[in-house]
Amino acid sequence: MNGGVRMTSEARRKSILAAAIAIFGSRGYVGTTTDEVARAAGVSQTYVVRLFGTKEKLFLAAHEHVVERILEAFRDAVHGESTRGRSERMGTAYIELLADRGLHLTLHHAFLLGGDPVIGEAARKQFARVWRFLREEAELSVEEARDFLARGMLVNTLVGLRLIDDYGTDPAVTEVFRACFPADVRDIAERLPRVGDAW
Amino acid sequence: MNGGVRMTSEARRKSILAAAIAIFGSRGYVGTTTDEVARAAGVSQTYVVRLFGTKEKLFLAAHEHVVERILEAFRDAVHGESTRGRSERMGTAYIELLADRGLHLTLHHAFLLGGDPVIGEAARKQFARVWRFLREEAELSVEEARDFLARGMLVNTLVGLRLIDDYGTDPAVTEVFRACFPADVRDIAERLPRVGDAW
DNA sequence: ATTGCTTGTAATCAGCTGATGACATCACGG
DNA sequence: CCGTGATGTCATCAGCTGATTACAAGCAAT
Repeated sequence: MNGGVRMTSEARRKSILAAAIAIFGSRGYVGTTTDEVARAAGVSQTYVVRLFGTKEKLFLAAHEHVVERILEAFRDAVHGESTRGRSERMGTAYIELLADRGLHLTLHHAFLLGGDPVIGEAARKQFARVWRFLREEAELSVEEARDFLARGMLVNTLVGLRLIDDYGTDPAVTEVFRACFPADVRDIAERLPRVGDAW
Repeated sequence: MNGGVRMTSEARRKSILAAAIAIFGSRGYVGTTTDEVARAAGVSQTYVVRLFGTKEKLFLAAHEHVVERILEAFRDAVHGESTRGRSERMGTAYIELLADRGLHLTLHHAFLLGGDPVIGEAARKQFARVWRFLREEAELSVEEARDFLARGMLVNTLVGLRLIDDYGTDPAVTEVFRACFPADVRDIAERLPRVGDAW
């Protein structure tokens, strides 16, 4: 180790996972190198591979962690409240999760990996799990669940495009942005990853 | 050349572009090799690079082609008709475009490349162009345009996930699928790319 | 302090991939 | 029939990347 501290492998796994989510979200599965994740986490490339086995397993772990975190936030949002307004509260919770760098985009990258025999299988399972949550736990109707998901996918798209860069400059972009983000969380949204960001 | 025919470079460009869209859609920008595109188009890897300059320029050409085609389909869908029902007609047109292998997913991959200095810039420009089309030419309200786009992103997600594989098996997946695809185009949707597909 | 387990790195490598440059083949006008 | 431009391939290569192996260093208990 260099200047780093010695950790339990469990703590190290967590810190590597956080780095992996940030970078997978930015560069995608194929575009991410285990070395970049390692440097972001302050360990050697070989150690990342050792702790997680393969890059594929690292991605699967990151992906699962992301879904857990999102469902957890959704649960908090609908907890104990009346049925009305659940979509809106979950929507706000979803936007607030943007503070977790790479969360939404790691998920979204997984959505495009359906053709991968291993990751695709996992991604479909997790997607179905989210749908069941919306229908059963959040008690949304089919149409509500569909529209909620759709809105989420659009948010992911805007984030992935780094469209915030043109917010305030291009009128069309400003309009989309205002239409997709509730006014009370716009300040959070404005602290989104930008083009010039390291990741 | 091997068993292939000699073409004008213009015709060759078109056939390479079609192959590129199919494969970029399946594997993404980073995950696609120029060699795979070349073999799908029946030419050598070096010729693909020669005709388009770089892999990046090939992707940009594919991406632009995709957007042109989609806007063209949207234009046909709204052409001369009353304002009412335009979203639905464009939605149907969008689903029918699924017959063009890789079209939607090449677009969607570009949405996740916002961090790329070259491709991201182009992707944002094209996205803004689509939004302006929806607002100005298709004359949708801000909310209609947003909801239309959102639905499109959800469709892209289902396609990218190859979720059709679980249609009819997993009740949750069957439900999502029915909620997102109009009944009259479901047969088209059911001929979507599957997990086992070559691309 | 010696043993043994955990945390971690350095060295290395085989395979892949985009790109370059030299060369081959075809069509066609004069 | 010959020259010239266009269409295309083959050989090659440098750079990157995930993974393996060997090795080092710290901690804990006997």
